[in-house]
Amino acid sequence: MDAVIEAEGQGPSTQASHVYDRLREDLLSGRLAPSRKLQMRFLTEAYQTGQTPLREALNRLTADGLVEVREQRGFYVKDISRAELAELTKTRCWVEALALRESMKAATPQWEERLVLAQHRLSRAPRSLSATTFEDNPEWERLHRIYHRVLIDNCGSQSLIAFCGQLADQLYRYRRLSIRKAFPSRAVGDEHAAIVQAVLNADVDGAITRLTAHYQRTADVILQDETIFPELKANGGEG
Amino acid sequence: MDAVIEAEGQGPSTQASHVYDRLREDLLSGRLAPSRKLQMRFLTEAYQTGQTPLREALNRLTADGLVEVREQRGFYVKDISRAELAELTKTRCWVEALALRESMKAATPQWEERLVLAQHRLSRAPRSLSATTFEDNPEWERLHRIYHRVLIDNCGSQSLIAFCGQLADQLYRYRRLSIRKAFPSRAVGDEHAAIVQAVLNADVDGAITRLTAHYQRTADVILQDETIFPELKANGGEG
DNA sequence: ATCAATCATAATTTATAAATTTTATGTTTC
DNA sequence: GAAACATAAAATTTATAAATTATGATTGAT
Repeated sequence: MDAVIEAEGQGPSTQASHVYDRLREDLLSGRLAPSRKLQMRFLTEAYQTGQTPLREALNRLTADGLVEVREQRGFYVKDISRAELAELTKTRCWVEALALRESMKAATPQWEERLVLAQHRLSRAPRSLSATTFEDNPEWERLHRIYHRVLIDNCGSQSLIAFCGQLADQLYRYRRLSIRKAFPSRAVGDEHAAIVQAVLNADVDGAITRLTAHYQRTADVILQDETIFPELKANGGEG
Repeated sequence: MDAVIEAEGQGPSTQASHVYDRLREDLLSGRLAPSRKLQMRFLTEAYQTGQTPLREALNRLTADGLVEVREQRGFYVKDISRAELAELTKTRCWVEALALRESMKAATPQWEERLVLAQHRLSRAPRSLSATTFEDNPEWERLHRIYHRVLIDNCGSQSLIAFCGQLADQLYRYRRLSIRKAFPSRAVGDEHAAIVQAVLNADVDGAITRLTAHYQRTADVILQDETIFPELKANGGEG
């Protein structure tokens, strides 16, 4: 009942699963930079493992949209672009609106309680580890992830939930890449609370509006971050 | 401009891609039966290739939802169930309704022409190779796939299109597994034409209603097929 | 003399074969 | 009859070999 996210299946006892987790973390954090080539020799030395488990992990990560594979030419960290960020955000808004609507249609007291709990825990975790400069707090990120997961959890479709998870991961990477800027100016905590309030009020349209606005605002901040997007033309961001 | 589906990327020149295609076909056709164990020794002999390309193919197929992997216990053909069929269908209706709506919002003459053409070609292909008994026509299946792809093609989200493709594949397998029954009784051609007509009339709700009814009818036929679902209780199929 | 094309070399990805580790099975013992 | 051990089967991993692509130099032409 506690591990809301980790409940995917078996405990990872193979080396492939282990290196998958490590690679995933390094991709999401940006330690492995976008469009970087992932050479086998480098990977085997850096992660101290053989080619087979690495290949397995890289293939799974390709399915997750974090790695790109070119035939006979090796693996690459998926590149980023304003256009992709915009498209992913648009898609997430569409799909999570759908999932949230269905979750609310099927609402139960148990689900509402899980949601209230997830939001409460998130609100108690500090956004940044440091008070002066922004320093990413892994625990906040974990609770944030769970919160958004619970929101759509009740929709009744495992495949839809999984798809939302993929989109969340891909967008999370953008957020991490852009996170140095101190944007705790936004009161994201209030936004999370307002969404839950709308859900509890059975206000479907209100909940969806707040949720999609939440995602759109996050994307807008990142889209303006000139440090992660090299080319800076004065267009709307649609490539 | 011709290959609407195949436009995924590079030509498959590796053995891994080749065996992926062959495995995929055998999974979709049912030659590899649901829940069957996929032993390495059997696979290497049957497909005349090594373990590395096979592992790579199996991992990709796992992401496609056609294969299941259990840690330290090998690969299995994904099992089928009434519950999963119902859930996949439900999800496909939701997501394709969304994609169709957005496609129609962004409609262009070029897209409408592609749609008309796809429907026309489909209407000209014979549903069955034999006139008396039902015999699956691969060309019809190919054109059918393209038709449904074009319908949602214009939504402006690659990831959403890819997700729809995954759902389509998984449901296609159910259809193939159940296809022996002669159900050309249904006038699916008329259904396809009616959807296109609604699209051309800019009748969003009408198009969506027809499309989802189309999918639901297909699922209902398969759900009643006792030959592929062993347990037959007199419940609705949820569980 | 400069540029393009071709050939040879080096680096890297992909595939095969062998070894290791883990799980499943059947027998024996308590 | 249940638990523990030994054996067998199978998945996972490492190590080695083959095929492909990238790189750089040399040759020929403009």
